[in-house]
Amino acid sequence: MHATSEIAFARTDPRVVPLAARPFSQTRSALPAAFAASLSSDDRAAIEALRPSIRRLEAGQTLFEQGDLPDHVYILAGGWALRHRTLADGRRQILDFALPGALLGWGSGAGMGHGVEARTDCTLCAIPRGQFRALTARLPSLALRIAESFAEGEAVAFDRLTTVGQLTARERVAHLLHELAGRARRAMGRAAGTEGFDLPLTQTHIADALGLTSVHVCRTLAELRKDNVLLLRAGKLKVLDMARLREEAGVDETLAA
Amino acid sequence: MHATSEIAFARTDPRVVPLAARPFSQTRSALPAAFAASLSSDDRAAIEALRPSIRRLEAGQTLFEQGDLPDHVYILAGGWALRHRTLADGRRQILDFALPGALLGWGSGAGMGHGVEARTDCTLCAIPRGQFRALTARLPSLALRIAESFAEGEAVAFDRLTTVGQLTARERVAHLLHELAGRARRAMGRAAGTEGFDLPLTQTHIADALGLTSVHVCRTLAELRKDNVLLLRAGKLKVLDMARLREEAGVDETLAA
DNA sequence: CGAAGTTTTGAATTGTGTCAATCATCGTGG
DNA sequence: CCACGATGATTGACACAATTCAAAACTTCG
Repeated sequence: MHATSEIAFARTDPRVVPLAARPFSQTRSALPAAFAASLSSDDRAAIEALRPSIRRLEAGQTLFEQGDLPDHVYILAGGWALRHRTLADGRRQILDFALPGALLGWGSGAGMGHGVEARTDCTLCAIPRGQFRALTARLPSLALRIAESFAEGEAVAFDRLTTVGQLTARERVAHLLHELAGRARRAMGRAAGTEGFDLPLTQTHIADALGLTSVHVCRTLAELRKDNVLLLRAGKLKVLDMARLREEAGVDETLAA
Repeated sequence: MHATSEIAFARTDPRVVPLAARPFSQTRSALPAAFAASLSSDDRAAIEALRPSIRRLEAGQTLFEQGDLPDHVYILAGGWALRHRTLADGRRQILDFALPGALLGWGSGAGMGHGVEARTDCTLCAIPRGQFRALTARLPSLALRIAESFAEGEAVAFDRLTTVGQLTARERVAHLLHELAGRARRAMGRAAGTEGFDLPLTQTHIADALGLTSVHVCRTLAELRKDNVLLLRAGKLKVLDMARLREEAGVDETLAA
């Protein structure tokens, strides 16, 4: 695992680097566009006044463990992270794949119920927890934005719960890949039609997200490949038949995002 | 299904009844204590100024369907409701059991991704959606309260996702009943130790919440009964061995609420 | 008492997990 | 440049947990 070109210069032990250490005029906003876009300029300014720092993680590193209460709240700026929960005996459930714009570590009182791990190299905007929470108590639109963020998170969680609880292995895999394809397409904003796109996940990750075994995910992917629905090799996903995929995934038209 | 004694007088077709129709001085707060307790008095007053109405549902009735965008936001005051999502072919996932204090129907733009059905007779506080949302945009502490509510909901959803994704049938049943026992005990505030308590769910409900078949839930309950862990008959749950139940449920000590 | 819904039990089936071996890929160091 | 080790993907044989189908017993309520 080594740094991608994007942030390859962050070779030193990744630590919280005070943004304000750089001349202010040169400082790009520390707030990820994906999150900031939905904020009022007042809110944005207020957050930046807290002097958020930038933190970088290499693929595989941990942002925080389940049970921790990190002293920062994070907004994912670049890269893929995953939220997961591990049981005492090692079984693991991947709860969510966090894409840029995700708010991480916003627990209320006690420790976080889940851990967060970087799947690719990641860039995060780190805001001191106490100050951030104090800010949300003053700025209604910011608090509302947080509420929206959680509402969205709940919807995603409900979606995956339905997937894991009711669908067959084949449907689950189709559903997840359909969702990720959609998210990636939206995130890139480009027509990634024929080329496929990067999916920085092993089959074990897919399995842990869907409540299956990696062996069975492999078999299922082989089927979908044989049936000309999609190709997934070497971290690249290529959807051959989107209509078929949507159908296999059992995506309810009325609920399609 | 008939009304329980608690609200048996609500026999007429349950409709939205303007609270303000009653003399104001006699009006108990329309806001359920379970929700209002965590609000500032300003927020409470502001909500009550919106003249929330009270709505009653009989057991089995629907508050709103998945896909709807109801024109009210609801706070559950009394009774058990359940949030569920149904697939085109009839498979159904119960997403959450809503207890008093739950916020229902707070979708942002589009329709709700799930439906809500009363499991027992229910009393709800209905607040006009538009006005309520406008209010949250003005009152940060209210917006924060909503965010907390969703954060909590996300935690519950993650918990159940882990349950459904990783646990065996026996563990799942144990986990759910352990959770419901805990919630009920907290809600009642009483020492419901030896008596057991009402669990207004059929085995089919349990199955739909856990991604199992009602037949298999039945077999699993029979096992747990034979092993003297618990008794569940005629809508009453009695935990015989709480330590054992917790153990079977695989509840992580470090995460126990 | 009869009807409808729920629980219970049995037998056969099947989807998914487990175990294990082989193959593929890739970065590392000799 | 190639052998090596590590990690992930693939495949086969077998085991088992959970589903399906079916029928009967039990509850509740009109």
